[in-house]
Amino acid sequence: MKITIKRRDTDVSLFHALSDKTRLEIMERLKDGEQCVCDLTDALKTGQSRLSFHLKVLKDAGLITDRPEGRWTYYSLNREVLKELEELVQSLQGSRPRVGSSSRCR
Amino acid sequence: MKITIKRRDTDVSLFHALSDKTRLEIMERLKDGEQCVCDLTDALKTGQSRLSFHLKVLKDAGLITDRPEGRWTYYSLNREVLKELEELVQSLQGSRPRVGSSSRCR
DNA sequence: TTGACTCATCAATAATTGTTGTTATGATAC
DNA sequence: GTATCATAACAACAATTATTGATGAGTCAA
Repeated sequence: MKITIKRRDTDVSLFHALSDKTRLEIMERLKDGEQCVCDLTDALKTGQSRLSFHLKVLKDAGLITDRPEGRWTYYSLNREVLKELEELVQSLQGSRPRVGSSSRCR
Repeated sequence: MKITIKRRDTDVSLFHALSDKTRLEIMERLKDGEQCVCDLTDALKTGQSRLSFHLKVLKDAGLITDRPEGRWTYYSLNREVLKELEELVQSLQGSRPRVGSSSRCR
């Protein structure tokens, strides 16, 4: 029971993290490989503070990981979590449509 | 260009529709087959108006479809859109990780 | 060591958006 | 008329986001 509820919270946070144009764009840019914050700041033409906020949302959801190196911090996709998300979406499709099994109202 | 932007709006609306506990629960319940609003109202213990609101969000995103029949309206999953969503998540994983190809900052 | 640079974080304010509850109305079907 | 449901309007509230600016930790090079 509790696990189900917990899992749903995680699910919500995953979907929520991706329900933003800026964050989706970050994800798109990370598809080609890791990027440092400065790259993203340039590309997205946004303030450092704002970008940092969105990166944190994605990171908290587990969708990306950071790798500090020297002065810079490199971000990259967390493909494991993306895989989990893919499975989650698959599970939403249901295994057996069960056509016509709907409860009839009367 | 425009297509890309448009597509991203759709993506955002898909993720947004699923970034809510109530709506995720609706999706879960529809996995087993279509349900009418009255069933969902009972199951989710919520007001009719509020449920209708969430159903609309899901429907506008294309994730579910409605089938009015007589007095009742039956909702069911739109597996095509869920398939699209699955592909979208797949595309977020990127095709080629390109390890080490990150732009070096200096 | 000093200064510049990168970045996370926080603060505060404002604006926007999302959620909930309630009530009401209207369309449609029985 | 009654039941189902969509929709709208409204208020209250919560959450999110933008913006700007400040701070501080860590890094690097001169």
